[in-house]
Amino acid sequence: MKSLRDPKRRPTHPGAVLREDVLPALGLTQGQLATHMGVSRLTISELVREKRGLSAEIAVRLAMVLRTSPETWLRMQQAVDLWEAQQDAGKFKTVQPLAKALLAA
Amino acid sequence: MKSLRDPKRRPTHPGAVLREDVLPALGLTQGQLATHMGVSRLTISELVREKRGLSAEIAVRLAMVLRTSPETWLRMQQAVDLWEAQQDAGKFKTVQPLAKALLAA
DNA sequence: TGACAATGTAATTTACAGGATTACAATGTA
DNA sequence: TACATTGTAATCCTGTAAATTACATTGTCA
Repeated sequence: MKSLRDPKRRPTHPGAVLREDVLPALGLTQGQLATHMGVSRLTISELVREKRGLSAEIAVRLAMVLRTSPETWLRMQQAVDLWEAQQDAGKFKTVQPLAKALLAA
Repeated sequence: MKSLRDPKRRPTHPGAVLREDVLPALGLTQGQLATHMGVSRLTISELVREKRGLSAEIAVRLAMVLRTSPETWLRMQQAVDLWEAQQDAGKFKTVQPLAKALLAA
């Protein structure tokens, strides 16, 4: 079975947390949250459907509304971004790791 | 005086670390690093001059070359992004924090 | 001094992403 | 049935990463 920490597992998208935890717990609709945050309903909809990433600006607005830290949201997004980039690591054939001798210096 | 942890202080840009620490310590030119990473010299130049952010892909490539963790680089960039977004927080007049009563639930 | 390497810088192009707005379909519920 | 919510598509605007090319600047070294 796959652990939640399995490195092969795609990290949880912050939109999933909004969809499955935050909105239900607060009894808010996407539109209501959007209004509070001062963004369009589409922005929340696409976020919740994981069609886009969670930007730094959205992290700050979310944090203001929910009285949480923006770092929490950004960290989740960073994990996704990093995972995505590492999936493409196959394309990085051109990358030449430096000799250990150099790095030791 | 300003502490390095002063919240008003702009976080260190990852390009500054490349410029002031990594490149000198390894005795590498921007062009050499670019070649190892498989990116253009301009990409490194603008990064070092802090004219652009450090993307997730660059973080992975850097980590491969330097045998470090990509998280280190991404975390620095995230700090800058967050700081920038918070500087703009004045524009977020439209943001309505949720009532504590709601959040307590 | 002259040649070369490294770097800064500008211009251009391509590609992609976030965000707003508008409109319409689908769905669920009072 | 009427209404609210959400999904979805299309369009537009803006910003940014990255490549490429070209040229100017600077510093070092023979």
